[in-house]
Amino acid sequence: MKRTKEEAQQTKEQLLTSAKRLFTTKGFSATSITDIVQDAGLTRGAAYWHFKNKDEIFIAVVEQALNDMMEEKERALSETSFTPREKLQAMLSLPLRMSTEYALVNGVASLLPTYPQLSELEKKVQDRKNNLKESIRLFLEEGKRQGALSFKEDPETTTKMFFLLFEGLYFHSQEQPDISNEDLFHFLDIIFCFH
Amino acid sequence: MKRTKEEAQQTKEQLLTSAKRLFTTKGFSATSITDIVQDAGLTRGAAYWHFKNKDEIFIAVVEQALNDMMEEKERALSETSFTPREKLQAMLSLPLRMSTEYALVNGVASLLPTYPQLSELEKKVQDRKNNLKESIRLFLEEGKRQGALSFKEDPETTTKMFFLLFEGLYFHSQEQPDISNEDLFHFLDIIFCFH
Amino acid sequence: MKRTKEEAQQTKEQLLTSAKRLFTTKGFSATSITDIVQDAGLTRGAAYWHFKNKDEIFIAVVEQALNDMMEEKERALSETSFTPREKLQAMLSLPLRMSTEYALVNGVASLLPTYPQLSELEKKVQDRKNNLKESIRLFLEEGKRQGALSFKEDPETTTKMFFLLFEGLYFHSQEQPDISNEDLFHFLDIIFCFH
Amino acid sequence: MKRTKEEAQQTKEQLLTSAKRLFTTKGFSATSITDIVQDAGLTRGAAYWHFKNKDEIFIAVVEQALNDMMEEKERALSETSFTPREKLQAMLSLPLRMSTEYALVNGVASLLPTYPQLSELEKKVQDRKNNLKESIRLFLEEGKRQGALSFKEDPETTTKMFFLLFEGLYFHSQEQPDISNEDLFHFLDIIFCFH
DNA sequence: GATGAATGAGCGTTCATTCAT
DNA sequence: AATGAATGAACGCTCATTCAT
Repeated sequence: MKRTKEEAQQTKEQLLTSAKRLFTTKGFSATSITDIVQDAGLTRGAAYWHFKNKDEIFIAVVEQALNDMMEEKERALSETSFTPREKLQAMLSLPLRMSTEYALVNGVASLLPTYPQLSELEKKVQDRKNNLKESIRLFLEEGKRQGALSFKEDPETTTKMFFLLFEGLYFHSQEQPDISNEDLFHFLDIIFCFH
Repeated sequence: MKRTKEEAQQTKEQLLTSAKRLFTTKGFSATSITDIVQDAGLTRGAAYWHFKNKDEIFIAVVEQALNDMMEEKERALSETSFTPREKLQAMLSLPLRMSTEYALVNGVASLLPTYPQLSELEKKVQDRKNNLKESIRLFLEEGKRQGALSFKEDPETTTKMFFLLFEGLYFHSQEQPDISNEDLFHFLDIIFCFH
Repeated sequence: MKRTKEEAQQTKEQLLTSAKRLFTTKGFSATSITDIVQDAGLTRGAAYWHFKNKDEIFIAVVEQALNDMMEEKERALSETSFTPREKLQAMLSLPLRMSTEYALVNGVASLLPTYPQLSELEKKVQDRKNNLKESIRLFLEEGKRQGALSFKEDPETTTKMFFLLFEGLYFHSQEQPDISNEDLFHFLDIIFCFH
Repeated sequence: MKRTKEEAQQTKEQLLTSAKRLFTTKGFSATSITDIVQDAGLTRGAAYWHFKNKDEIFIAVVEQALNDMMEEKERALSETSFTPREKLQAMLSLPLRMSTEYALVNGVASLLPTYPQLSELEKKVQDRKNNLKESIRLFLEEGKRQGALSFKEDPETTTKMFFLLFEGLYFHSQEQPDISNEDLFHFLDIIFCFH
């Protein structure tokens, strides 16, 4: 039995780690509480001490992934030493660097509408997607205004294009994608003109 | 009770229709046989008369979707009255026109490795993806050799880019995507030069 | 489809043959109608044409076995060319010669009381056992009166002993028993004195 | 709800008691988990907490019966105050004293080969039978060498005869057998000569 | 005389959840 | 803070049975 606060925190994190891996690879309803606690070397009771129910575990896992993804995006866009081109490159490589998180969120996003009790989570996932899109749009407009980059279409449309590419990369998140970083960056250069 | 052969066939198709919708919206393991037969207005026994088990229902549903997707692709590429530009446009609009099928196959593809009994189906999904990629590559090479279209990168790389766009479109297949056909086709024109 | 009477009769016998083997080796409730008809190369419908339900198939199979056992016993006891010793020997070798029938009846007899719908069959099995015992008793008394055989105990007790041996042989009916006919007959000679 | 360890142990034993009775009277496949837990006044979940599956319940029940039978045999043969005649008598009365256990093991033994997953249990039943036979043979040889008993046939054959009688008694284990101890013991005296 | 389609009850099992300890 | 025992609902599946054809 774990008694101190740190040990309890550690238990909780073990649960989240196992839950994240299993939810990612097997999906929500194919992953049982027993699967999770066995993977973490704990008992069902421990899970119910730290979380109200299975939904809460899932929500915690997905929210953590969403936050991690958000943070990484912010870091890429606010890195002052980066040129605009490098910033876009950093964005495009996000799904590759955080493949687990992207796999989890995407694998689950399309099924969320069928779980009414997870509707709040669904909204958060949507928010994050919109936030990502908005960040890109702002970045592009700012870049254009400052004369740092140009593109053939208006910012709105180009944002969508970039986002489309972005989502295409999601699919490879489970396995190593069949595309190199160089290829991707070349592609960026076709769409955008960096000055 | 349905007794004649046609009625039996109709029963089977009702099952497949309900199964397709439920597997698409809820996923494999969250969809129960009871869900399917209730949706179809039948009994569990009927499902087990027409299919060996749940796996077989799922396999039948996915294979049908794969075949429909394949057929549509072939039709787009072999339409003789189309220019190369129109052929690529027809390809890009596939995920939008067949959103249900794409949603089903993609929603499920990433979880397939965890169901050993569905490994054959997994292989078929992979085959179909490779077949799609190969079709595009051949089309591009042929187009280049005949001088009908050109592109800045080599065919191999351009194929991957096009495929990436394609996969990006998958994600929107559940809901209406936030992108218009015109936008998409403009994008095509940026990547390729049609003569 | 079988049309003539003989073909129908043949179908019925195929069902009984398969049913007998399966009920013997797997028991009543572990044998399904499907098992039987598949073994016989027929369909469930055929079984329900010839028999009202599963119970009736079982009853038919057991009654046939009971009749065959009874007949063989009568033949052994009424064979005029046999000496009393040979008659007892023929009796003792019955379970060995009709191992299938004995296995079926014994394997099932002990469980019959728990199937209320088979109570009539249970009575028949009991009757047959009592009939066997009574036949032996009569035979022994007759033999004693005619001075053809004698034994150390009274006929009643000796009958029971003989019957006990007899039942002991039942157990081997599935596999070849670990005892030779010579051994058995020696044993008979110890219990009885033949003149 | 039972919570303490002793209460849990009690629950398990209630399950085993009910299972033993039902498996004995109805057989393996005609006894459902629901039958067992209802008889024990519990729920299906409780059964699955204490046992992995139905097979494991059955195995536990039969192994317990086998052990009890073995113990009783050892006790009869190792009782130093018994004369050889009394030891054989004690052996012969085993199936009568432990009728439930014998009914269970015998009722089930003949069907075991058809349950592949119970092959280990089958082996144990066979081992126990062989062990019983071997114990008797050793006992007879020792008795003969020490001059405490003699018999008309060689030890091997006499062992088989005794065992045959023994198995004959099995059949009566469900109902009170139609034979008295005195009759049996007389019979023993006919086969063996005690000094 | 026999088939094929369908039903519905029940089975073995899993699983989210509860709660006394 | 965590465990162990138990519940009850639901799941995938089998099976005896029915019945139109």
